[in-house]
Amino acid sequence: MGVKERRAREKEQLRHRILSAARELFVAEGYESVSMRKIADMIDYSPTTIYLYYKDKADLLDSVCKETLLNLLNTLDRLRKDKSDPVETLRMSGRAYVEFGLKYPQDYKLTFVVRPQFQKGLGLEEGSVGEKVFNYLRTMVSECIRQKKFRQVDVETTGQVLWSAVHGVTLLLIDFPDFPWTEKDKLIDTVIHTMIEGLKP
Amino acid sequence: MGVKERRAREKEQLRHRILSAARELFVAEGYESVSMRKIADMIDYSPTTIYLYYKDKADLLDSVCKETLLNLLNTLDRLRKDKSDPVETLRMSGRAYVEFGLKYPQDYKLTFVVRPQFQKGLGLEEGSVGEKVFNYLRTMVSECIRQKKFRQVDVETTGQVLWSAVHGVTLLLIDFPDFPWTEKDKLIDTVIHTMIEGLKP
DNA sequence: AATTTAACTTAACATCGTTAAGTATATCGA
DNA sequence: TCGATATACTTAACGATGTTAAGTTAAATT
Repeated sequence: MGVKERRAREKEQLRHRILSAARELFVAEGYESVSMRKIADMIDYSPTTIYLYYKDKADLLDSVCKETLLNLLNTLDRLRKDKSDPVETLRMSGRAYVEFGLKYPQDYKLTFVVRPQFQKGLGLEEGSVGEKVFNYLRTMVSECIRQKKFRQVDVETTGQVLWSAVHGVTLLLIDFPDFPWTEKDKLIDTVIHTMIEGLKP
Repeated sequence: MGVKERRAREKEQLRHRILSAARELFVAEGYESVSMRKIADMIDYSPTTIYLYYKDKADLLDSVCKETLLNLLNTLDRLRKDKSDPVETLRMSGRAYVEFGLKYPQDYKLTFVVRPQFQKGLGLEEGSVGEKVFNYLRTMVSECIRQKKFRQVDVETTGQVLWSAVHGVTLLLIDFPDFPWTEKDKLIDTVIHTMIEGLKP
């Protein structure tokens, strides 16, 4: 039954081609400005073919964002190696998070701003990639507390506080590129540094 | 020349009626979902009449956001009275900022997320309402440093850091309402508290 | 009373997301 | 190998979108 498998593989390939085209256009022109027809044109299929592979435009967005979260998770995971100084790891992870957002600003906004507007679900459900990203943050905070580098704070709340800070600075830098920010790296470092100082004993 | 004045007043009234309808619909259904036809229907005019008062849909959004920034500025200004403890004033202002965003979540997103996507200008130019809001933050930080409540930090950077934190937590609470946040008030307070602790000598 | 100006509307354009119906091509049972 | 079935894709259409150009009507001015 090699035929069936080949067909399945071909279907999967087309599915992926559609997704790649969608991402490329979403990133280049923004979710709203991209039409199903543009995506279809890009891969030389009729617009309706897309609906055989994805439920609707929001479903495409969903899949694009899932990929983005996977990329973010991989980026962060690469930093987890060194366990010696959890505070330093946390600091580097915060930087990596913001830099990821600034490196792929459109992907970041699609995932953390646009998607929630169009899709009720969080993308942070149990078992989801989003949850794994937040779990990553939880374990880092726990380690900081366990090693008495932080005072005895609530892990859950602290994780959310840190997320707020990095999310905030990332979005501000993306959304207001012309604002007279102090030097970008200094701003990012200060955000993270101030938070960490505020958590020390 | 009472006639001319009356006509001018009537024009101004209609302009305001259009803006009110736009805001009501934007807030209720989101910028993207609102059509010029819907706005026109609401005030019993033809869709094209709107274009006699506003350049286009983005111009309507612009005006709505300007109003929002004015409301935010007024809300904050009411807290500035008590100068005795600048740190406490800063804390209360931070709370007020986040609560403003949560009280009018759609207005907040329109101003700080949607608008930057559609309008190149920041709404934070010199002399703008947005700049006044940020100036408010600057003076509070300055006062904290002057009274040695904060260590010798850069006013500009510190203002931006604080804005990042409150902006971040506001947007996360709005965009991911189903996320298992720790109690909302506790989260907001902890964000602000952690920042302030991190700025103390 | 004739003409200009102001306020507003009608009609149209190109484009959008999405669905229903249709068409070819390949696979399968006989 | 032939006819039936299933798969993969397309064509055509619907109602809606932002926006513009060309009217229309009524008031103000001369």
